[in-house]
Amino acid sequence: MAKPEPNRQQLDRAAWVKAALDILAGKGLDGIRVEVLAKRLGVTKGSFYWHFKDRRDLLDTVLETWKDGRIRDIQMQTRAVPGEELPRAYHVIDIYSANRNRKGMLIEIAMRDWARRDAAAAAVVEEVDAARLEFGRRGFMARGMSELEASSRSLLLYAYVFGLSLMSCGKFDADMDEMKRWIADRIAR
Amino acid sequence: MAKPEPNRQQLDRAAWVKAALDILAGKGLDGIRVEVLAKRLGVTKGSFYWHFKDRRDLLDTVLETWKDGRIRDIQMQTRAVPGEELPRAYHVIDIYSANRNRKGMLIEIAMRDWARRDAAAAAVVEEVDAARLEFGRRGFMARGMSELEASSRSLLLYAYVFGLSLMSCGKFDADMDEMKRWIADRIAR
DNA sequence: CGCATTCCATACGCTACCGTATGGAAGAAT
DNA sequence: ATTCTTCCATACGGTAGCGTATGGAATGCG
Repeated sequence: MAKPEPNRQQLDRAAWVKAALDILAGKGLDGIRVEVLAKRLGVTKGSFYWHFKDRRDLLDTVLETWKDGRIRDIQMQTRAVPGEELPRAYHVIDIYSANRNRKGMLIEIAMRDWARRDAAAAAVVEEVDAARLEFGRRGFMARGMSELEASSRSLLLYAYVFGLSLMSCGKFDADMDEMKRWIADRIAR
Repeated sequence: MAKPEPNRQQLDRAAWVKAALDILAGKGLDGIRVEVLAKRLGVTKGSFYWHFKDRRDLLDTVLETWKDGRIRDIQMQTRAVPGEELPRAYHVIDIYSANRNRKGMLIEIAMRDWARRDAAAAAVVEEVDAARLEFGRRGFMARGMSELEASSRSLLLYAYVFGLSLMSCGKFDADMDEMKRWIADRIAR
């Protein structure tokens, strides 16, 4: 065959990307170092520079990988059971605002940090945000709201969810859960 | 005199801190490099290591400086004209959510990024956030709301404001201003 | 004037990276 | 079996940054 093991190379590139995303969540963009990733994967950078042209090549791949995943997530949610818009809004808030999906949230924040210094990252984040806002907007409009109200609630929802993750909400209040419930109602109800 | 020019050293330390905050806003924590700051200030790092023990010393000073400023801001607002709580809430939203105070917002975000990897930074951010949330809470309670509602609105306000700054809200919608107004009403009204 | 203190420059060693060059092992192809 | 391709190790030169050591200029003080 022309490509007897086409998975091999792809799989290794994916391994580098996965490791890069792990580091991105923990140490941020500046933590993604070629030799650090190599050590983590148990190889040397000789391997890296076979799979990737340079560090920028890896970063671009990370960007695309992340974008594809987020867009796919939205599309899956869009296709799934319409007609239950309200529970879905709560679900979105719940997924992101709690400690669930912690790593995903860390990547979200790191991506936005990245986007502030890199045009390619900014484009990706903007695309993902636009898709999410549109998804939320449709959900609220399906409940009969005006365009302005639906767009506004959608924006409020995502801004709140991301903002909450920025606050070291360790011991703000003992009634945190009640507050989150109140807020979720205020946004979605 | 025992201290003929006590301002001189203090002023220079402040200059390093100011430069560090500038860099923090633009390049993030990892951008604060001793030799980079030195070049920016037109001196060499020989100067730096006279004023500071090491890089960590500078970072701690940056942290304290920022914290003091933010706490002072809140105290000033607290002492100023009580009884106009609603306009004040709108003012907070307006100050932070627009492009005004852009540098301040960038520092806010960088601080939170910092706080995720550093215990000292986390403590500072938590203290500042707690003070702000308490300030907001008092404002809403002064309008007769329950503790839960006041705390929740305060949290929603700050989370929204910070979250919005995370989103590259360039061209989401032409009606962005209307949406922001709708949201401000939803939070504060 | 001599002297100490303040503030900064220069020079050094050290570490962590990036990217390249080159060789080598292990399997696939013929 | 030989050769070719795939994948990785080793070695190298180069840059950026940290922290230290040391000298030197300026200024205040006696």
